[in-house]
Amino acid sequence: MVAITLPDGSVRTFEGSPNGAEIAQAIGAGLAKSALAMTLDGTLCDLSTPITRDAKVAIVTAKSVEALELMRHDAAHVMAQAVQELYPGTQVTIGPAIENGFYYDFARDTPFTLDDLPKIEARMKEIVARDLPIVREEWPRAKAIEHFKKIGEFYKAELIGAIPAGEVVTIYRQGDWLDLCRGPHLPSTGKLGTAFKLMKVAGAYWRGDSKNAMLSRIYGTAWANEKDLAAYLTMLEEAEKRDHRRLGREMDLFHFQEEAPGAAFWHPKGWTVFRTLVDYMRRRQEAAGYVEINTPEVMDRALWVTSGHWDTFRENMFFTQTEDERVFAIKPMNCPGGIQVFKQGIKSYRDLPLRMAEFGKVHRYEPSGALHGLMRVRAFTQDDAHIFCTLDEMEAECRQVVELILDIYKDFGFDSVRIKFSDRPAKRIGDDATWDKLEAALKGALDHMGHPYTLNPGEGAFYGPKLEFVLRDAIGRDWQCGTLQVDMNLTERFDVNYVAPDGAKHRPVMLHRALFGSLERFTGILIEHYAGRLPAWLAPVQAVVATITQEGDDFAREVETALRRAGLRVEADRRNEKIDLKVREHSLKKVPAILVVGKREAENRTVALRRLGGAKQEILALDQAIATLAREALPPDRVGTP
RNA sequence: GCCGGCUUAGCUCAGCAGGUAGAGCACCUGAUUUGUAAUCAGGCGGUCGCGGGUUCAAAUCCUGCAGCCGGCACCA
Repeated sequence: MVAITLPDGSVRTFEGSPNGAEIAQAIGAGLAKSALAMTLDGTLCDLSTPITRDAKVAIVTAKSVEALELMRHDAAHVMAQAVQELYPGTQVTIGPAIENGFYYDFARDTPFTLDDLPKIEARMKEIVARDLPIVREEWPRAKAIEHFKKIGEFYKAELIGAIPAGEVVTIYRQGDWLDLCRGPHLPSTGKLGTAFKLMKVAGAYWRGDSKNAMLSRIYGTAWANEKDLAAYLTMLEEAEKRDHRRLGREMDLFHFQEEAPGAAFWHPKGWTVFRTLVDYMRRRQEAAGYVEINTPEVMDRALWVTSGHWDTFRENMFFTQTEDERVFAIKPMNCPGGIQVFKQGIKSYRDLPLRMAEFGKVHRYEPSGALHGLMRVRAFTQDDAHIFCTLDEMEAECRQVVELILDIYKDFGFDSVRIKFSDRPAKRIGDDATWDKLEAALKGALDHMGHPYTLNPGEGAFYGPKLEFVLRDAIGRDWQCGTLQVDMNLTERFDVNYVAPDGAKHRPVMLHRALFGSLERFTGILIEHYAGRLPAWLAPVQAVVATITQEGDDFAREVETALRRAGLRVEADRRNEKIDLKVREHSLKKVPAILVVGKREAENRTVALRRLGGAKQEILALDQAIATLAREALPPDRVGTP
């Protein structure tokens, strides 16, 4: 006899050891039919799990939050079964549920192609229609290994071998197909429904290690119902429309071409956005007590041998050799250059903290497969800075950096920022006492601000702990942009020092920090975040003056000039075209404001202001329109200033 | 770098049982002077990514390379 406490607090008693299906049945036939799994004292498990002691039980149905992950996991299994029915000899490996769907990695001589997907999907639907009961079995480890080896599933056998001793090996059977799995699962394949779709094929290394064999992965998406599936597919289409590569072309911002893989050609409009960002950051940094420097892009190899980059990252660096056979490296980082500036002359503790910013363009020979529009390039500009300070000053400096980063992100509408703290890795330099101090200072800065952060144990750089700043964009994607790192490697290698009050030379603490990270990438993120509709202060063209007929031309010139004098980036469209066409074209270019000027406006010295995305117009006196637009075009750090 | 796919006019794409290229938009010209997301007509425009091969004949088949796209691995 066990007492089962249900979510509403009621308690029911059962003879023997009931399972979830029986409990659901006892509550009601409807629930029994829609039951997919249960939570047993908060842990998700199969409906068929017998309950041998008093417990809290909640029946999971398609409406439950837990259901989706369960269904996606089942979808992976059903796909694996479909694949093995259609392509005998294919080995199954791992197939988990993931965000929005699932995947399964298969081992196969000929990898799957897109053309295989419709067939597999059709077979999956067949398996769902068969409504095969999904049955959990516990197998002795040796038997399981033997079985999978016998049927040629060597990856599975390896997986079983890796299950810690003492843990139960569970097998899930659906029809005559079975798979090693921890579970839990739906009671039958029919419960999966048909709201799934196979999306793409991809290569993936066994166990995520590039030294291993490459498997053939199939990705799918799965939802509780057709409506959610359709909504997801629509969302993907919308996301595609805000792809910065597409918008970059449509808005004439930049391009890439074969001769310079991973390096952007910035067009006038795109460069305007880029420059506006740099100008903004420069003002913010000056206000925060930074000085700005600039260092050479091409420097002798020797410098990079000293810095350690030659040993560690040589393969990812660009080199150039001159007539005299001297080898230079194109800088992949700004820090060695910055250090050379610091090292000019003798620095006193009175010079510290010294905050040296550099908008440095760096080149890294990234693996070809990693390149992705502006998001991952081989040539990019960092909003870099190196802060040299004493150990005592460090915490305050870190805090100032964190405050600056968060404040700056807010200006772009990124209110949700996560901070990751990475502490000492196993392989590191420096003694533990120093690590203690550096980690404590970083942590202390965060704690004093009360900003939450997550811990990334052992993920710090070998030369020091670091913070990473992850922002979330308008459609919920996370981007890691800013970093703050403590470095006790380069200061040592380059023998950086300052004279302390005691008259002796001491090693300063060196902080590396970047807020946007890569200007190129940040621009790409902003384009996608705003779906191309950049706020007025960033928009490459802030206003277009469009005429209806020639009768508006003279006044349009006057409006254009006045707007330009007010500091706005403005274009005039006096073409002999219909206003519909002009509105359409400038709207597609995401110009935030269109000022229509016709005969009426010219006579009254007004403009008809139309906002991007809006269908309404506002008739304003010219002066009023200028004042309004000029105010709206102020960078966020200038709002409220005269 | 690895796996798969793709590469035809400025853009989006069609053409592929092999017979030396086509549409829409853009662009140019002309007409139209127009009131808030495409006015009409005409015209221009392509070494079919690059190299090699098969063939009487290759955009189409085979092959090498490059770039791009989707993943994986990588990201100082």
